[in-house]
Amino acid sequence: MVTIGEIARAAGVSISTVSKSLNGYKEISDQTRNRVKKIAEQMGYTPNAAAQSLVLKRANTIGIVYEVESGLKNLFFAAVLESFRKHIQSKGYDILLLSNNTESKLDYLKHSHSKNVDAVLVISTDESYEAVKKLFNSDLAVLSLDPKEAIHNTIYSDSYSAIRKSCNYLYELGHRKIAFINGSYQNFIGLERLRGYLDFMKEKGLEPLYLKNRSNESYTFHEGYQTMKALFEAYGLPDAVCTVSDLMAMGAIQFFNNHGYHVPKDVSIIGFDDLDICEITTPQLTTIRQDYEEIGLRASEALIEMLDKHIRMLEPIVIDTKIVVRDSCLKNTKY
Amino acid sequence: MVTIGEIARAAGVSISTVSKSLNGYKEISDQTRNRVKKIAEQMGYTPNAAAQSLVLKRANTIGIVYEVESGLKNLFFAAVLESFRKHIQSKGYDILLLSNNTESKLDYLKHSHSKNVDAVLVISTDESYEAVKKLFNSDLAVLSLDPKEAIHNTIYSDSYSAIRKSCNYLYELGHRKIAFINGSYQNFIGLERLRGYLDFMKEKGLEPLYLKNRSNESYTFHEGYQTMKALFEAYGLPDAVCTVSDLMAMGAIQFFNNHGYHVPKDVSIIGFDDLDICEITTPQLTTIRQDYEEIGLRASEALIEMLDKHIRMLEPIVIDTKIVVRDSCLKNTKY
DNA sequence: TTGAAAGCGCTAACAA
DNA sequence: TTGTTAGCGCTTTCAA
Repeated sequence: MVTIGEIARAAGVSISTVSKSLNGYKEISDQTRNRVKKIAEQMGYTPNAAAQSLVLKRANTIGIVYEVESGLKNLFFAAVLESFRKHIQSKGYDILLLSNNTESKLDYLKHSHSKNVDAVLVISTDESYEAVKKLFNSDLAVLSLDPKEAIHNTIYSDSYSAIRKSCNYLYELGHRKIAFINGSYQNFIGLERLRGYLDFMKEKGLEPLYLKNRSNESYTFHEGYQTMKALFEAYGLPDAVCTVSDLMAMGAIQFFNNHGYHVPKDVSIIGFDDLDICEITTPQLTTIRQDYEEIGLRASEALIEMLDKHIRMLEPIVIDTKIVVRDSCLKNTKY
Repeated sequence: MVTIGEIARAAGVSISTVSKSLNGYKEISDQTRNRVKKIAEQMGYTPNAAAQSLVLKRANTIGIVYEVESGLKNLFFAAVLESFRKHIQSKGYDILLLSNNTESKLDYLKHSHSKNVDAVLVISTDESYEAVKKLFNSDLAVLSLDPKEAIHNTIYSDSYSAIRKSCNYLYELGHRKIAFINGSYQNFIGLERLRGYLDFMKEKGLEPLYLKNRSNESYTFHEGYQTMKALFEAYGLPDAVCTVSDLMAMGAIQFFNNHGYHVPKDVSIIGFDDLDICEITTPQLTTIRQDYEEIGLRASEALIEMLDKHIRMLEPIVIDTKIVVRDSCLKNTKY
């Protein structure tokens, strides 16, 4: 590793002149600056991030926190994170994975401070919500993707309208017995989705078919299967099922397959997320698309804005969704 | 952020005594060390990683490099990375995502040096293989998951035997017309899988049904679909299809669905990877399981060993696979 | 326009 | 057993 000291010697100038040249200070003459820059280039100089970080008190690094069990294997998070990474890195920031399942080390704030992390993207929170709260109450720039409450510094898809869109699509296909596979009753997004469903059903004068007492926390295939089973036992065969995740929708489809019903002929099912795998199942899944690319982009912009403008409070950022029609919903011909 | 200087003042000792106490030097008396530790604890001390990194010339950080288009969305990488992260973090290392699509910044080595990264896990390499080669030729501890050549410092599933296992399973079910959906002809793993197939078919005196001139680089659903199409056009309906990825297997299934054939009744298909989604498709996919957990664990152990023992050269680490039987293969009743 | 020097927080060699 | 101090590579204030 070549240092600015060696460049200084090679160029016959002082260390501070090199530093200023490299950092584009205008007080250095063009001639000197260009010469220094060229020499640095030739010598293959790369700044020592630790040294910079030590004096500047920032590391141009964004921390990522997630606590969902599946971790990186969660397709929704992976999609958002991939977009976020692309955009934030193009602005010169690196990404540090902060999550740790290690016993005592659940203190994200300490970890972030220790590593001089500038900002943190909280992808999902579970048990240790306290540790995340400490992040929010700190001096760090923080943004959360999956808030437990509708607080500031959050970014998410407009779930309420999304579910209404979803239900309305089924409604317009002629379905009336529309069951709902719910998500979490413990966090904001999950409750928003429920609210969307209940409001829609009420407005149309339809009876809501859902499970009041079953909160689903992981949005998995298995949860979808079990919830569909319970719904079926409670209400019989619906015309259509509105769900809060693609995997849950696929679980529901599996349930119907196993019980002699055909999707979409006997029952229509709509997902939520638009994961890549929607196209590889049979039937291909009609679903609500979350705009991962946009979420990642806006998250990166928001964090950078907070950093640049030294603000720490941000209104919630709400991203629009759209319906993606594939093969899992059909016109109702029963009535 | 409290510093060791403040602790020193609070404890009435010198800075170096604090440093040595905190780092467990035995030359400090138990009494002093414990007192210092307790005070540090009370004051909420966390070491400044940048300062440590600057003097120690390492950052307890492992860099991750990947260049595959899908990035984190690649289910295989996500699974390995999640396991790797878990294990490496339990040893006190952090993970820094080094990949960048930014124009000039493809120099992983410089980036690693700049960030004082101790070791690098190369998850996949594409175009910029040169940049990766520079990593291998550097002083860093490097391990690659998806080597282009069978070189040192690599870790991968035993693909040759895996495919033989796979073919043999189909063979023992009575299938003889066994087609092969190949992967890359440009890298080691892909060629190993082909070799496994060809050797097996030769030993059994069967005609290999595969595409000599079609190298598949991305192992996607779409590639699987297209390859199956070409195979079908070249050889007609096979008894069974051996594939090199679950997604390709699903692409093949889709192809058969679209052309009026039923999997597994008309044709058996076996995947490779054992992604989570194998269980959510219909039929559930019989496949070869790559032991992600083990790969991540062994990768972390290998890297740490290289760091601790100051070695940089490691024999290839080969991980065993096993077959996971689900519903996509059936006994052949044709003959 | 350039340079000298202090200092960021820490480790470790050396001195006491 | 503890303390003093140099120095890691860099930025930035202040002086020249």
